[in-house]
Amino acid sequence: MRAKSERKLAIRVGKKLPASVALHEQARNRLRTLIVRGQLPPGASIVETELSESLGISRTPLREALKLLAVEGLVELRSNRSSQIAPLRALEIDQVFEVAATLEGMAAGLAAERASAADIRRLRQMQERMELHHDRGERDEYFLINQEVHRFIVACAKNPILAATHDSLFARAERARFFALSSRARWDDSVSEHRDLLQAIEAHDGQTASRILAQHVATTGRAVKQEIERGDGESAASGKGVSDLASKKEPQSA
Amino acid sequence: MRAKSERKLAIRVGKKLPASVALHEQARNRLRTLIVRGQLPPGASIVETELSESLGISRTPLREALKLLAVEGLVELRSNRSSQIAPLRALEIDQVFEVAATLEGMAAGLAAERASAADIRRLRQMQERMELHHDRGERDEYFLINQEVHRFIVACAKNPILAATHDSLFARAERARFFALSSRARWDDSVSEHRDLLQAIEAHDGQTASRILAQHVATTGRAVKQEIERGDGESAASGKGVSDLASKKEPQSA
DNA sequence: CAAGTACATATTGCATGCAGGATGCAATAA
DNA sequence: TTATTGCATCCTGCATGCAATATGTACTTG
Repeated sequence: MRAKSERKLAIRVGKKLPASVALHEQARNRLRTLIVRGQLPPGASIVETELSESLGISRTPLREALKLLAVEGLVELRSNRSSQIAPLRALEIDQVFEVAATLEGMAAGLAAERASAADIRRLRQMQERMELHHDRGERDEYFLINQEVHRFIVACAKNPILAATHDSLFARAERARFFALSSRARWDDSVSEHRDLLQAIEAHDGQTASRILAQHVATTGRAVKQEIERGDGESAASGKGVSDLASKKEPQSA
Repeated sequence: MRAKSERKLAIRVGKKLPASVALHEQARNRLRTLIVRGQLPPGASIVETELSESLGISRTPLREALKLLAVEGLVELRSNRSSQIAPLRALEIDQVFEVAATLEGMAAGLAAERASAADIRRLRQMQERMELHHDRGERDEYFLINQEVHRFIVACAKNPILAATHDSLFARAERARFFALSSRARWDDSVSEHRDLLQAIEAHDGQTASRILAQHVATTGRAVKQEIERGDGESAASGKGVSDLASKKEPQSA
């Protein structure tokens, strides 16, 4: 009984108690990262037995994860055939950013109305960090915080359903951005747009905030699309299997 | 061998070759309908073994379907516990319609720009049918065509990703609408709003179309929310199982 | 020589079995 | 009587095995 109470204590002390995340959930998150970062390349075919083995799980939870990733548009299922990592199609990217621009525009508008003082403080901090990394030319760090900022603005709209909807699109958008190395000029503009956005939110000017962010995302989308269209043939690793990744899976940190 | 070629022939002759839709897909669609129409009541707990039996399939495809329905917000999964039909929460309904209003507003704006002449003809036909059913007081028929219209306008925006995003929300919105019997006054207004919308789209006036539809959806949302809040305790069949449905499942038409 | 066909293989889709975790109840102690 | 502990049951999560389907290849036939 001592052991039991100790366990309880540990639970209450523990941060949030991960309580052993389900395998299909782990697989989903892991695959999402791999796909977004291009380690599972667009167009690669997915053989369930291979992939499940390399992930160290059975096909059942993997299949559940794949179905969910298909909803996010990162995987394409073909009934009775191998599914594949979703190819990067310029047209689709266009469409994703078109919707994302609207959703983020909406979010910015609501955020300007609903963000708490603490929210705005945090946004300001993030903006400062972004500018810092921009000045130092640290692209990767900038990229990460930038992502956080977009997500956080959506969170400030205080509409979980909007957040969920946005999230689902965001992965696809991020993947596209990952494949498109944007120009320095676009980067500079981007930072400045974020500055204007923050100002509008601080002023609780929903209309302006909405317009700025929608524009910002649309512009980013156009830049990304152009980059993708340029190197389309190159990155479209059609037919390529997924097995090369498998070897990399062994030294897992978990 | 004769048998084989005969089978092939049958397939090629068939309309679109359903080619035996996957069970998890069938289950998903069937459950969605049942949930939206309230035959699987909000809050009802889902026991996989029971439900799979009553659907005549095994737990594996059912689980896949449930995970997908959870993404649509129609089912809530609780790890290691029975999942349940998502309860109808007034707050969530509010949020759903808030997002749907924005998305449909966007769609209407794009539709005004991108709809073909044939699209507009079809819209006009649908509008006429809606008005007919409205005049005759045929609620169910009106309800159905109304759904079609909303979907079709979104389709006219020619952005499949927008359509998919909208679809995912739409099921939830429809479920809420199903539980809320709106007033005659709201119905009248609704028809008139649709008329204005059609006019704006015919005039290729995106801004106006967008504004009208966003407003329309938002207003509908408010009406629905009020209705739900009124009868909240009543329809919230908490804890109720799902087995009562099971008996109804036997005489399936397939 | 071309085209269609039958077979072999590879891969998905589904069913089933088993183990782990959660819940509810009963029994015991305060 | 009430709170706590231990137990039994239920249900989920995962692994595995089997059947069905699609693809690729060799072969036959006109």
